[in-house]
Amino acid sequence: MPSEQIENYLKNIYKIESAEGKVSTSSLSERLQISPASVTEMVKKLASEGSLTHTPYKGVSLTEAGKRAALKILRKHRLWEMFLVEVLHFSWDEIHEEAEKFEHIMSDKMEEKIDEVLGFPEVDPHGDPIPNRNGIVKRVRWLALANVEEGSTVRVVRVNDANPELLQYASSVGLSLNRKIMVKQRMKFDNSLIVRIGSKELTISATLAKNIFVE
Amino acid sequence: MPSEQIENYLKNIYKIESAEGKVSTSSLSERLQISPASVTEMVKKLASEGSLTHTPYKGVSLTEAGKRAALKILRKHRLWEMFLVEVLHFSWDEIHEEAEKFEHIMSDKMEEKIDEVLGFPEVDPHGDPIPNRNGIVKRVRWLALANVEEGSTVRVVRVNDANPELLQYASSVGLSLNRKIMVKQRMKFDNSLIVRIGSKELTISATLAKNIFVE
DNA sequence: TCTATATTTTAGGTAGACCTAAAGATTTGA
DNA sequence: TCAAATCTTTAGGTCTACCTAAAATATAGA
Repeated sequence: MPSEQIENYLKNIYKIESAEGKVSTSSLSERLQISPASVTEMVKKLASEGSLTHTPYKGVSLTEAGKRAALKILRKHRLWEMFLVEVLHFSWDEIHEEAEKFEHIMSDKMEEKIDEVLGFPEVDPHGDPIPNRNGIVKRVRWLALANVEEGSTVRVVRVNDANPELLQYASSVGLSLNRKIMVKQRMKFDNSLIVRIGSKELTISATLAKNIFVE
Repeated sequence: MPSEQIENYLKNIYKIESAEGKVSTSSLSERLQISPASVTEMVKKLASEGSLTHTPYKGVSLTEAGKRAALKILRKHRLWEMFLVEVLHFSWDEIHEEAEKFEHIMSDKMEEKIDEVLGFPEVDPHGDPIPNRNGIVKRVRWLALANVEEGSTVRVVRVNDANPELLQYASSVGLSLNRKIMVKQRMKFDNSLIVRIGSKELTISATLAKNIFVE
């Protein structure tokens, strides 16, 4: 039975691996806010348990078993986020932190019950895909709003959930899932965008635009 | 911020205090399945933190602060049990264990949300009272079915949740909350009872009858 | 009352996950 | 290409909550 911390390591290794390909001690240390020395130690332990392979000074890579465990946690996290929004009426920006704790104590039975109550959702409230019970994730290639061409109309399919303030701001200006956005103009000097959402027109900073994904 | 284990100590001290008056090291050790030596150690720590008073070789007693913390956990536990039954459709005998874990990570905000979704319930699915947000518990004097007089008709108001098998059996013979029971006869030789529930007649062992409470 | 039994505490030790400081690799750029 | 900067690992320690064995205290019954 993996400890709560071990689950966090595996989940974050999976996320870094997906996003950046290579997982270094320092990137894990940074993300988990744990000293590099402690990360090295834990990584050795996880390697000895067969959850990952570790080449000293090079980095780590999840084994099949490690990946399966990581996806299990990710599934629980995202199902629980969905549940918090749909059933308990939490707002978009409050759910990540709650789910961080809950993902570790949710039994498989509860995972199934929640999945059922929610009608087997495929994405969480931020648009991130929910792995199915066999650990299969629908890999989607999102397009960052920052890279959309002037003049096109797109639909929001995901908002990066790393920052609650960003989420709060996004929803306050109407940038919620499935919203249609028309990109009017990109300002050359700072890459901010002028967009139309519904009947309103507003400016979106380059930073925000990098965290909004569309189709 | 009290650790998960500290919360368990406080909760169980509260329960033993309510049921037996005096809380000894051995009763706590027994209930928590932790060695007496470890319990002594933890008790000293809790005393130094002001959650309880401890007289060596005599026993412990919660302070106001300790009692408040214990009731908070009890409230979360029972609200969550109710939620598991009402919203996630868990059965009677499955919920205690799930709630044991959840009580510790439930935020105050979630406590409020759940209370609301459930319509501010006063008792949990086993009939135990849910402390209100100020830590007030409705003290009820239950009557054990074992002590009911022959010939009387009573209503089930609580079933002891300590044993999942007992709960499972109780619900299988129709002994759920608010059920009417007519006590026909008490057998002298083993104190078992012959009762009528609805249209069925059955025998209830003395042990079971001690764990069913009626009005 | 006083000894045997039971309960509680003290002493000394373990395991997990963390830390800082220092040493050992690797990478980078002048 | 090689020294400086950066990244990673090793060494040695801490803290929490647990354990067993042994010592201290309390209680019960002859």
